[in-house]
Amino acid sequence: MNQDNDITLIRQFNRQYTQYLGVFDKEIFNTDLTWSEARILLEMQLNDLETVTSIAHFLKVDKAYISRIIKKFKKQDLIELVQDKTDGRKQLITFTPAGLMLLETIDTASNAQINNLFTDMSQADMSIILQAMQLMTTALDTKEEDNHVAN
Amino acid sequence: MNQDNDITLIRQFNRQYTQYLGVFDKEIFNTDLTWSEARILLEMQLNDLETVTSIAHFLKVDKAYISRIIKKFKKQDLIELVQDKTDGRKQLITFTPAGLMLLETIDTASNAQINNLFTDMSQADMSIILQAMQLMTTALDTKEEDNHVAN
DNA sequence: ATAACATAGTTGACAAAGTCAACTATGTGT
DNA sequence: ACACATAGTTGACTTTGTCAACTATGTTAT
Repeated sequence: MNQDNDITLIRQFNRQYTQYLGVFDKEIFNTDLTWSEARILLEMQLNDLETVTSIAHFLKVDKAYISRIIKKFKKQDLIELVQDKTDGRKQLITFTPAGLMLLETIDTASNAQINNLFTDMSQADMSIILQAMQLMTTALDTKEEDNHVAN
Repeated sequence: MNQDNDITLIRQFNRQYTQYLGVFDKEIFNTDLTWSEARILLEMQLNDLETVTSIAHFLKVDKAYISRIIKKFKKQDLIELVQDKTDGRKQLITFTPAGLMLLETIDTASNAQINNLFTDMSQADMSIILQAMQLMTTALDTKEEDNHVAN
C-alpha cells in the first residue's frame, strides 16, 4: 500500500465518511441529549463502563468533562450512582429504567441511519464492505492493544 | 443487508474508526493550527473553495465561524483576500506561499497517519478495503447529489 | 429609477465540547 | 504514621461551533 492513488482514496473516504456520520448524528439524535452525551451513554452500555474514570479513559477525554456529564445524567434520572463497597473512591454507575429506554431510542435511530446509508447497495458490494470493516476493526483492535502494551 | 450482526459490525466500525481518526488528528496536527483549522485549509484546497460562504456550505457549518477562522488565517498570512471584480460582496481567498507550505506539512502528516494504520495489512486485505472504500465513497457522492436535488 | 428582495460577509452574544490544574476523599505500601 | 497513588469534583479556561442582527452589495419587478 504505497500508491498515491490509494492514499488519496482512503483520505477522501475518511473525510467523507466522518462528515456523513457527523451530520447524520446531529439530525438523528433529536432526543434532548447532545450527540456527545448520546455517544457516552452508548459506550457506557456497550463496554460496561461503570465509573467516570473508565469512561474518560475509554473515550480518551478528560475526566472532568465526563464527571459533569454524569452529574447531568443523574439529574435527568438516566443513571444512578452507588459508592463501591470495596473501594469508597468509586461511584458505580447503573442505568435507571428511563436510561435504558433512552438507550433503546438511540439504538433504533442509529440502526436507521445505517440502513439509510446502505439500502441501495447490492448484496455483492455489501459483502465486500462488510469484509473490509471486519478487517479494519480487527486491525484497529490490534493497534489499541499495541498502545496499551506500550504505555 | 438486514442482519443484526451486520449492523452491529458496521456500528462498531463507525465508532472505532472515527475515534481512531479523531485521536490521531489531535496528535498529528502539531502545527499551531487546531485540527478544525487544518481541516478547513485542506478542504479549501481540495475543493477549490474560494469564499467564506462556499466553505461554510461545503462543511455544513455556520458562516460566522468560517468568517472568524478566515480572519485568523489572514492575520497569520496563510491566505489573502481580494474583492471579486464581478461581485463586490465576495472576498476571494487565495493561499500565500506560507499557506501552501503549511498545507504540504499537513498533507505529509495525513499520509503518515494512513500509512501507520495500514502497514501491517496484506495486499489481499488491502485490496478488499480499497474496493470497499471506493464503493462507499461513490454511494456517499450519490447521497450528496440526492440531497442537492431535494433541496 | 427605485423599491423589494436576496446574498456575502461581519459582529456580538451565546452554547456545546473539552482541557488543565488544584482540590478532597479514599485507598495502598512501608 | 507517612508517602504516594487513584477517583471524582470544581473553577477557570479554550476550542468549536450556532444564532440573530447588521452592513454592503447585487438582482428583480415595476
